[in-house]
Amino acid sequence: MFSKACEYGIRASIYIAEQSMVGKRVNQKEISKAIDSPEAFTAKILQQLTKNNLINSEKGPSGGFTMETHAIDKIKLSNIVSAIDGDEVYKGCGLGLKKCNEKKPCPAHDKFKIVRDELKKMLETTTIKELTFGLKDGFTFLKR
Amino acid sequence: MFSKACEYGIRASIYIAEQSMVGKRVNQKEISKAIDSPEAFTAKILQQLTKNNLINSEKGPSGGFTMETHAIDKIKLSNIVSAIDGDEVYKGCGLGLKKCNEKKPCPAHDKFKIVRDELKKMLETTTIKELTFGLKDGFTFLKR
DNA sequence: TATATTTCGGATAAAATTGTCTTAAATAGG
DNA sequence: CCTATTTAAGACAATTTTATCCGAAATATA
Repeated sequence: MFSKACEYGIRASIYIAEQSMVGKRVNQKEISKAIDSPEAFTAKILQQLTKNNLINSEKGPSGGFTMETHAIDKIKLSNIVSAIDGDEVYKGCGLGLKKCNEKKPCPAHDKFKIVRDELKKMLETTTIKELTFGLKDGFTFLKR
Repeated sequence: MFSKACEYGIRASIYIAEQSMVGKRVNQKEISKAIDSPEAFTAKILQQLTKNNLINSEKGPSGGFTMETHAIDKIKLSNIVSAIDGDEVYKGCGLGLKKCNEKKPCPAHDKFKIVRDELKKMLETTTIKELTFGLKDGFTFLKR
């Protein structure tokens, strides 16, 4: 459904948010360890998220990544996904037609529309904050 | 959502089914022209579909591809998708965790479950036959 | 100021996906 | 039987995605 880069990006965002909520800044190494992802590749993705103002980065000793606490319940899954994969996955044609639309639909247009709308709604209403809830109690996981 | 190979595969299947319903066998060139896809690459995908018994192929002059008429309303989108991309897209974890399940879920498990179940249901109930309906009347399209 | 730590940016490499080409095998029809 | 046509199969190439590495820039701290 999503690229690996996007999957890592979402997991990293959730981890950073969770840590920011208890006032902790985390660095690349901690992040890739926490979400079980390749460190250097994850670093690239963190740069993308930073450029898109979804997370903040600071250099130097005690540097690392944070998510602004007031933004944690503003940022939606769709913000992360579109920053990394674009919005094709939840807006594009299921059969890959560039010009597929209501007027000139692909044969599966209506079928996919239902699914895509469900996905779009989910991504656009789910906040990073609510995804952090189960983590500290060990109800949910970011690894394996 | 799906790979290009899979998109081509679905479009090709629909076209072959449509033509088989009026007793016509179609070859690689006609198929790639009808669905606007690279011919040689599409040929590879047709081989996969043939090996998975989703379509039939015959060599020689007047050879080409058909879908058995009694199978056209038996074959589901999920058959095509799983033959080419596997079932990860509608069964796997949205965040890419290999071992994500109800007992040890990712933070977005329940959110994705709704979407994935909708996608799974759609793919497993939609037949190739019903996807051919709008084509001959020009209500739906397989190109562009 | 000097040093150690951390992110940033670019180059590079490996792997997967997408795409092409060529030859072999099958087969219909003359 | 011969030829033309078509799919099958394998090698090869291009592109994209995934992943690594290294030097530069920033910065906290001693």
